[in-house]
Formats: sequence, C-alpha cells, structure tokens
Amino acid sequence: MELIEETPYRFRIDRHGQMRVPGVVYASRALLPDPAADRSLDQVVQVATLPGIVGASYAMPDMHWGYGFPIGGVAATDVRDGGVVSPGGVGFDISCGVRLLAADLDRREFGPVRERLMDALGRDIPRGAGRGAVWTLAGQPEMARVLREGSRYAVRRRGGGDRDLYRCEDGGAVDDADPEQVSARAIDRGLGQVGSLGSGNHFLEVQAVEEVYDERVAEAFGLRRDQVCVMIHCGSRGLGHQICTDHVRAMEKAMPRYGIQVPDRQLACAPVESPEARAYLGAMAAAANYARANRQVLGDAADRVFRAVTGRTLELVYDVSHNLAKIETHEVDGERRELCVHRKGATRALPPHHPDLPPDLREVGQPVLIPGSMGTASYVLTGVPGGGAFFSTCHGAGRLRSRHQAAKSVRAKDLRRDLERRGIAVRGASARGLAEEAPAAYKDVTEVVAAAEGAGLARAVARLCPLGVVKG
DNA sequence: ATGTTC
Repeated sequence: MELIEETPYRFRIDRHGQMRVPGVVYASRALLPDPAADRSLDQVVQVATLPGIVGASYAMPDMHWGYGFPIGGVAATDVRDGGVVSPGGVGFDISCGVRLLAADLDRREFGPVRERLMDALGRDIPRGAGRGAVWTLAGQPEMARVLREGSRYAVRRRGGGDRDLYRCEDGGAVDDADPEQVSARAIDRGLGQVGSLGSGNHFLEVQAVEEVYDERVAEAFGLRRDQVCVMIHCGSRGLGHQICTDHVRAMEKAMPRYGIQVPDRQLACAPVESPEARAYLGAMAAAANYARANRQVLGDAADRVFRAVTGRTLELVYDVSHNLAKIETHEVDGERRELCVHRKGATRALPPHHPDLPPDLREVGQPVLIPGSMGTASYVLTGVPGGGAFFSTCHGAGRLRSRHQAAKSVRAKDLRRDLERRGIAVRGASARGLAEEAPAAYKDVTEVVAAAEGAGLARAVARLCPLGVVKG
C-alpha cells in the first residue's frame, strides 16, 4: 500500500479498489504502524469503503489494530446520503473515556500523605474483572434512570455539584438514550458495576502538573504547576460490551436487506436512518450515559478519600469519551451536513468559541485528556480552530505490542520495583495486568502528542507526571 | 475492552 507523505505529520492513501474516500493518517513517519506486525493501515482502507463516508477515513498518531476499525480511527458518514453507523467504529468499550480532577493540594504536600492516601484509594476504588462497585443499582428501574440521565442522576443520588455536569461532555448525559434497546443481559451485567474501573489499561492515577505550556488556558481549565490531580480512565464495563455484541449480531443479519457488503464482517453496519441503526445508537447513547455515571461515581469516591486524608477537595477539570459515535453537523465541501462521526480511540477536541462548549471554556476550547502508558506522562491538550478529522485527536500512547507479547517479555516484579524506585506508588495491580500494561508495550505518548500538535489537531496545555496508580 | 470461549 502506498502512503504519500503530504506533510511530516500527514500521510495520504489514495483511493483504490472499493474505497469511496482516501485514507488520511496523522502521524510522524516513526509512529506509523509496522505493516508486518499491525494491520491497522489496511483497516483504514477498509473503513474508506463504508457507504456514505465523507472526507476521508482518518487515523490518529496513536493508531493500532482493532476490531474492524483501527483504534485511533475517525470516520464520518452522511446521515441523509446513505451513511451507515457501525458498532465496530465505536468499539466494545462504548464511551470509554477519561476524567481529570484537580486537587486543592500541592505536590510538596503529597509526600507526607502518600502512603495513607494510596492505601485509602486502594481500599475504596473497585477494580479488576467481575463484580464490586461503589454503587449497586436497585434493579432495572434505577438502571433505566442511569441509562437515560447519566451523570445527572449519579450526581443527584450519590453526590456532586453543578461543575460535575457542565465540565462533563454533553453536560453529563446525552438526550437520545433508549434503554429499551439495551438487552436484559446487558442490564444484568451492568447492575453491579457502576463505580468500578475494570481491568486492562483502565486505571486511577494520582498525578502532578509537571509543566504548563499555556498559562492562560491551564488557568481556565483549573490547572496550575505542581498541583496534584486525579485521572480516571474507564468505560461502560460489561454493559457496553454486551450492547456491542448484541447489536453487531443484529446488523450482521440486517446487512443483506440493505444490500450492504463490507470487506470485513467486523465492519457490520446499517444505514443511520434504519431501525437497526436507531436501535444501536439508542443503546450506545445509554452506554455513554452509564460510562459518565461510572466515572462520576469513581471521581466522587476519590474526592471522599482526599477529604478524609488531606482535608482538601477534588474539582472536575473535564470528562471526555474517546469511544463514541455522535450525530454532528459539520461543513463538508462548503455545505453544512448532518454526519454520524465515529471516534474509536480518538478524542473530540472542540476549538475555542465552539457552541457546544460551556461558557467558562468558550475562550480557550475543550480540555482534551490524553493518558500515557503506566508510569509515564499524561497530557492535557485543547482543541484548535480548523482542527482536521471533524475536531478529533489522539486518545493515548497507543499500543505497540499485544498483551500476550508484553506479558511474555516483561517481569511484573521488575516493573513494580522500577515504578516504586521512581516514587510511583502502585496499588491493586495483578502481576499479569501490570506486565500487559508495561510502558515498553506502548508508543511514547510525548511523540504521539507532538504528532497531534504537528498535524494541527490539538495544542498542548500541560504535562502531568504520575505519583501513584490504582490498577485492575 | 470483556463474567478474557455461549
């Protein structure tokens, strides 16, 4: 496959075969996937064949292989022109995302309370596969409220304030959730998991603001140098996974009816205006609300720990998903068009003055939260005017080697010792989980962020370094 | 990512 280097941070794959649009990969040459080890560039090409796709099939600098679509993939389809929605363009962890809270605490004050704080977080933050959560829902009726009202219901029932809503994407909940499209099995799996991290690359990290690149924007976000923060990365647990499974199956069955053929069955899809697509989008929105409630409740649990141990509070900086499809209006070829924008391992990045921003962020843009791999830096970026790929950017470091490869080549004991030696406290991580998440299995998040900036997708505001990590 | 193979 031919990659044409348009700029040092933008590569193009010209239309060929069944492609309806070109492929565009925002990456440095060094970050491009190795075709021998990772077939995600082929996935960019295959996504470009989807009915109704507009612009290009995009990939972010942290791209790697995923289910159907690449992780780090962005694809928009025209709702009124036969455009489709594909569950593979969102992924199994629907509305997985990141929540950043800032403590009224300086990094110098963290040292003396480090052990007590980390022990308390280790005790109060549920994690790992299976059950155990901050909030067990009282059956299907209460679940329906979480699915419809998301973080708004979590704040009302479990604690939180106005800022928890206006500083959350979509004000804490999307309106078009349809709990009727969520199967009984999905609900059953989700009942006991609201307020739980899960496993894999999900975590809660205590961090410090190590460097500020833009004082004005950082101040508006609520961040200052040396400030202690808490970053939470998790999603919709078994509920979202089951919704994806259910609706992929339904779309596989429905595709022949719509005369849609795809080059990979993992790209199962249906026209956005079809009953199958409406059902998926309603269930997906419900999972998005569930994921926001999950992160809200975990943030509230961390706030309670901070209050108890330090007497200080946590305040929300922002909460944003990186696995979601949304119906958005964008200008394409000089025309305003209604698009279904799939972001899978890609973060929405609204520029200053975008109408969807809350008033206190209008002048500076949306906080974009980019977790690094375990033990490395994380970044806070902001959206920029004219950002390509429908206002999207990267979502993290991006996996370089499979979980299996990582577990084979890394000794958890060595990794844990290395983290502790660097002053990073570790709580609750299984040996296997630790090895699978070794930084050696990931790209360098600093290079990824540099590529995103170089490509004009976002702008760096601050770098955060880890002080302690709670992992599944 | 995931009651890590209904």
